[in-house]
Amino acid sequence: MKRPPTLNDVARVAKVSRSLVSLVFQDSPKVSEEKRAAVLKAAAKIGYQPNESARRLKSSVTKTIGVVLTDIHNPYYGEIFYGIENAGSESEYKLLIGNAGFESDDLNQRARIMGARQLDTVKTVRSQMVDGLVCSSLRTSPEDLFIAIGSTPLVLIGHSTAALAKKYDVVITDEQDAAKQIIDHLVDFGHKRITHISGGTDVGPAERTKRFLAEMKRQGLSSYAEVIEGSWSQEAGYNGAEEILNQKVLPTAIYAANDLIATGVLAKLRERKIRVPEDISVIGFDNSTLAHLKIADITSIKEPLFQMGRTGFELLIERIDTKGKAFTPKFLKIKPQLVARSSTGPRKKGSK
Amino acid sequence: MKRPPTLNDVARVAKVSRSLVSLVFQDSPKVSEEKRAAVLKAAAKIGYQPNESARRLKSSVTKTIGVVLTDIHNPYYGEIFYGIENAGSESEYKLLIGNAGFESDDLNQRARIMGARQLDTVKTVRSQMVDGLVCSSLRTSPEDLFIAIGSTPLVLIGHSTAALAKKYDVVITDEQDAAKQIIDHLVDFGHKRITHISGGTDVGPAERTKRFLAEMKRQGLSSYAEVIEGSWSQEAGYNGAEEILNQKVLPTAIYAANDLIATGVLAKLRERKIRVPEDISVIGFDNSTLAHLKIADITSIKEPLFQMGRTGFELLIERIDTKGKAFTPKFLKIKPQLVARSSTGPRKKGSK
DNA sequence: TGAAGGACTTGGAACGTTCCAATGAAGAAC
DNA sequence: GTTCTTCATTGGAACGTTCCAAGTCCTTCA
Repeated sequence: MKRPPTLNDVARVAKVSRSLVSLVFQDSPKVSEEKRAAVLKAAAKIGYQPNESARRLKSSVTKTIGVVLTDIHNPYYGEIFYGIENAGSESEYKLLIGNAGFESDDLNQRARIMGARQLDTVKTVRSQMVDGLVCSSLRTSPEDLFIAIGSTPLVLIGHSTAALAKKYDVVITDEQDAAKQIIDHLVDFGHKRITHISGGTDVGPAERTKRFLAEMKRQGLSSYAEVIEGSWSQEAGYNGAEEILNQKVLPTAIYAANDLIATGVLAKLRERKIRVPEDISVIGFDNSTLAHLKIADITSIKEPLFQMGRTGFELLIERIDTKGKAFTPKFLKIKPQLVARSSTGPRKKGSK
Repeated sequence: MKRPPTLNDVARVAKVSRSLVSLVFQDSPKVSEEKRAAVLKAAAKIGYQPNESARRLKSSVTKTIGVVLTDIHNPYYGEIFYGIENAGSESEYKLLIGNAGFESDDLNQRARIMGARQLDTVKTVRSQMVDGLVCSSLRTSPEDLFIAIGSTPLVLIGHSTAALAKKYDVVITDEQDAAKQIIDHLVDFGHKRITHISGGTDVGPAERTKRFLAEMKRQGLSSYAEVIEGSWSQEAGYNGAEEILNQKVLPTAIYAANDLIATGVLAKLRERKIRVPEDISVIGFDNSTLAHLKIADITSIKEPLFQMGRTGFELLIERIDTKGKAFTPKFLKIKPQLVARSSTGPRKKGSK
């Protein structure tokens, strides 16, 4: 029932002034060892905890970074957060997490609702007096964001639009390089006829498909490239593979837009007794837990999510330290990494 | 560069008093429609956002619940949080998330370091003036926690000790019921000789092993029960299965302490061309994404994590509403659910 | 002996809210 | 016409910090 102890209570117990106690908790060097010890002892005795709200209110600098995540539930954002937290724990900054909600499988709903919820979350987090914000995969309209964010420094991770990239720093995966690594890997194994099962028509997956086609073209393999539209599900892989197997001329490699789709492909191929990688090579994307499994063991692309989180955090600190000065927003593409496993191998002899 | 607008700024623009603006933002019924509209218009015009820190500082009730998670990165806690958020979004409460860090694979480290980090996180979150706390899988010492938590209401989810359960409400999975469902499921299929590959000797997995043995005893199958010590990894399953296959008399069913271990078991069985479930049935625990995969399709136990999150939140609200009154802490066990898939089936004819 | 300086320490004024008590105006009751 | 009641509105005092300017006490040095 009784309210938590305050600086004044500690001061009274330690028989010093409130200001001195404050200095102790700020690790100020101008406090004598003797008094410092007395204060800490008194604080421990009555169980004092600094009131963060009061501290925030008073200081214009709060040494706190707000992190707005789209969906904590999703390991993708979890990994980005891991990177942010990793960089954060090495700095003097604390992190305040805001979760915008949970992504629906319905893509339309996702785009519409998430935008509004993300904006809400951004406002909420900012109202806690943070020094800056890191946001992942924002889908809000730029105008709304500009108003909500005011002059608080902001870094965007994993998704962006031209309008946003003009005002804020952006860190994203280098999708072109990912496509290049995938096609190079397959071409090195002698593959030419490659079919891509996409993740759908939303911005993200469409970009991935586009890069696949661009890269095939660069390799002079346009006529061998094929795309089957899917979604982020194992069913898409299962059904896509079915469709592929009903064709007259089979591809020698299947590039699934993510690992989950790839497991669906594997399930269908196994069902039809088609060997992987002897008959058909399969490649995924994300390098998720699924790709690691001994029963799947899928060659995959590791998005540099951890690195993106770290980089985003560092960029933000830089922006905070130089706040007020003019700057040109950075647009950083981080290169992913191909992890080769047993689902890819040399093209089958005799195939076209 | 200019500081964000405050209540005073809005008041000046709307030509009313600061107090009135405050009332408008508290949705007070005693403000005339006319003034309310004027205030909202002025606020929108200058882009006013309430300062949450100041609000927290002043009011003793903050309508905010702190959530301390052990590892956001981990889907297990993610699902619990999903439940908390789901209940939270239906209430008037906001959520403040604190992440204690990331679980190490090294179990010793996990236990030692996590306790300290969790305690830190609890302190941090509490210092933000929350009305109550929900914590998952706390491993701190009870004494430390008592001091850190003061009189703030607290609910524990997923893990607890006797000392904690005496003072705080606890919500956990009903492990005994889980074991019962697993053994019943296998016994219904005619199995008797069942080997359990454990998750190690830590409190959680040890409990699971204990329940397995207790349940086998209840069914009068003690002499058929066997335990192989493992860890939370697919290697444990892979190696455990190897060990099993080298025995003279094979079990007809393997109960892996979680799905990841089960996938390791599947990998080894496939390698040895042993059919699942025709030759040996395999059952997992967690009902994770892995169990869902078509290439794994493991019968598994779905922990009621979502429900536990919801229940925890509701319990906490109850505790907050009746704060100050004496109460007997509740200890709720939520029943899990067995999800049958193709990895379990009738005992092989002719086997013992 | 006294002034100057350094090392600590202190009181008071914010920070942006909420909430209480007080204000004034307008209508109701006498 | 006076007093009472009701209601929207207001000013002022917190809430627990930080930070500045000002203080105290010692030591040092002329």
